[in-house]
Amino acid sequence: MEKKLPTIKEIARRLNISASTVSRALHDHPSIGLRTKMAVKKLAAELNYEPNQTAIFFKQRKTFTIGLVLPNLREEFFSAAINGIEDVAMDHNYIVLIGQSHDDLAREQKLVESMKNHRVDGIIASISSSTTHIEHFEQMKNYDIPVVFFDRVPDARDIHSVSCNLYDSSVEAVEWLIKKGHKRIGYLQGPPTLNMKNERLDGYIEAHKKHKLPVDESLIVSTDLSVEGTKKAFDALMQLKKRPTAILSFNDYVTLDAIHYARQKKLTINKDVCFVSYANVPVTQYVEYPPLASVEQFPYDQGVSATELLFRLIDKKTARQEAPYENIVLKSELIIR
Amino acid sequence: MEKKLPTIKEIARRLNISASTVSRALHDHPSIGLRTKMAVKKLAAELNYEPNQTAIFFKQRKTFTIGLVLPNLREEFFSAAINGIEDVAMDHNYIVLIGQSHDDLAREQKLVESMKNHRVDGIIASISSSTTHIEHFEQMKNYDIPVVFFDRVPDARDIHSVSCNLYDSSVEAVEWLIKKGHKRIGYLQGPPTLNMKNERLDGYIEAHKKHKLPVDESLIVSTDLSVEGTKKAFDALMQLKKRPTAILSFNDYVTLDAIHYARQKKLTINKDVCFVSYANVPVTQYVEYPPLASVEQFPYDQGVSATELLFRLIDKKTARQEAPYENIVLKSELIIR
DNA sequence: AAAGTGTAAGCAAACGTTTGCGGAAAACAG
DNA sequence: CTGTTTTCCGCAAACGTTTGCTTACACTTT
Repeated sequence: MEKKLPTIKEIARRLNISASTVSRALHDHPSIGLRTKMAVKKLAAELNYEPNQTAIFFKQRKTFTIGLVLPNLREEFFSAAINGIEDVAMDHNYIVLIGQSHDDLAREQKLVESMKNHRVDGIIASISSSTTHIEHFEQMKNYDIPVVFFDRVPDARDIHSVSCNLYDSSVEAVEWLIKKGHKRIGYLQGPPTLNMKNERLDGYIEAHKKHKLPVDESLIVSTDLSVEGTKKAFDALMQLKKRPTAILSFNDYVTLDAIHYARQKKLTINKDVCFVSYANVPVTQYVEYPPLASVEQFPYDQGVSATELLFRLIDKKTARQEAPYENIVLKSELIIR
Repeated sequence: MEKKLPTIKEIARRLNISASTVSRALHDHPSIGLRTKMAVKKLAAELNYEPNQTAIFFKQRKTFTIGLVLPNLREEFFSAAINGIEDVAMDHNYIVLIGQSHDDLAREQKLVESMKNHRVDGIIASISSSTTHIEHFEQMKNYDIPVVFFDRVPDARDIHSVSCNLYDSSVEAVEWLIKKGHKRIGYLQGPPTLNMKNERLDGYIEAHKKHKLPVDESLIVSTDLSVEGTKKAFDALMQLKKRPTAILSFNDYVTLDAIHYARQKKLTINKDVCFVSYANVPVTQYVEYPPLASVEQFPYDQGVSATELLFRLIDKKTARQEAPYENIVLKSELIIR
């Protein structure tokens, strides 16, 4: 059990040559003769030599590791995004450190700190809903660790990001409802911190404008994403004199909660009230009354795109080049059931 | 952008003392005088000194990283397990490397290899459904990297594992169905690789024995967990002369697929046929016809337990002690809706 | 014959930190 | 004023790898 793993030094000692020669031989360096190169490779294979990566990490100042900080893994959106991230990382022979903030700023900070200590080569992040500032991410600039935000992107300058164009599909979603005859459409939005660049709302308003419908402020309510919060917000809409007949809702999870609650209140879905939502998560396939439509945000593609961007930044950094801030916006798509 | 991070050497140079003194001062080593200690700490704070972890990892032969290999993150079971794993890891100031095998043996092997190269201090794994051997895990013994399996545990000796007692709750589940009057109960099981120690089936049989019911082999069918596979298996059951009136099903995802399909076939759930399942995943709350009961497997607790076990192994390793193989079995619980 | 060219390999430093050992100075006991 | 202990700190090696520079030799070329 107490095995000493073979090292370059060991190989050198046995072959009576220097460590540098062994290193170069293993790397097929041209200035090593064929005979010695063969001898080295042969012995290395026999001893089952494997380079000590920690030593290499240390020497090269690279760890071939990227950090991933996101709110949670429960939402299928994020677990799908990871697939994209992991696939690209694997292609580059990288591996992924993961951390969930659980929508808690302090925890997010701790995670970023921890990843910095582990000297990750880059970070991909989707911020928590309680993240009011991003100093902890900005700090990473001092350590030359590039950061790419995705999906939940902070409203700040000088950042790299990948996100989805929710404006166009929001317009489309609301227009779709209007065309189906809905005149009063509620908007059940998320917590303020996630509405910084409120594309959903902007799209909602734009669609109303286009169709000369007034925007009634009382139709816009917020949830903190908890079940209770969603219930309250939904109640607020239903207590209105003139109830909405359709609701645009922050995401599928909120929508499922709302629908569940609505049914408890004996409302008939798609008659008394119908829903259009965001995320298009697969679980909605199993429910009896899913949202009528949902905006697909292509989490896998976002993950891929964010990771590719990150690798470009890492490469630029290695080449000591300056990288301009990139903010990639992918398309979304309204999926009608 | 081209900042040199401060090092111990740098501090030593500025203070005209040796690097070893600085190191000891920062670690509150008793043999350092108060004056120098203070001076060191002051300057370290001013320079914003942070130890280079990669150097420490290298020196200490520890990375404060654990690797997590699991089939996927889509299943809420696994994402819940991660929460437990992450929480315990965080308490120990560890961080988690993640990798999904996507039920592919080759990918699982690659992940384990990669984690070994990154010199993780330990590995937690839930094997893929295509994992027919565990050599790649056994290899880790040569590198002194302890491995703890959880939930999907290979049927092998000389391993550490944490899993759930599904036998008792399977007996309970089937008995519950029998008491409700069901005489023909189908069992929709998973792929053979995941049935090595078939606690579910054993419990199913035991319950039948206890109640003097015959076990009809034709009532036992398998799915590869894909939607198609589940449909086929379900069809097999429904084509029987004497159909089952209840089905014990591998897990909630399979069950949801089966129920979805059954409804397409105009069967009335809970009348023509009802389901009892495993996992008790939260999404079942949202569906119209969830399984009547489901066996809660406490993924969070399994994650916690597996991680605690892993840390015990890591500590033992550090103390150069021999650790006996532990196979922890947690309780499961039949949750009736 | 002198200078140049090419090939193959070694030397030593470097990355940042930790730690066993040893030693000088200070404090103390006699 | 010695001899002993205590206090404080430095030296140097070590962890495994990479890399710029140098060296040694043999072979060409003027």
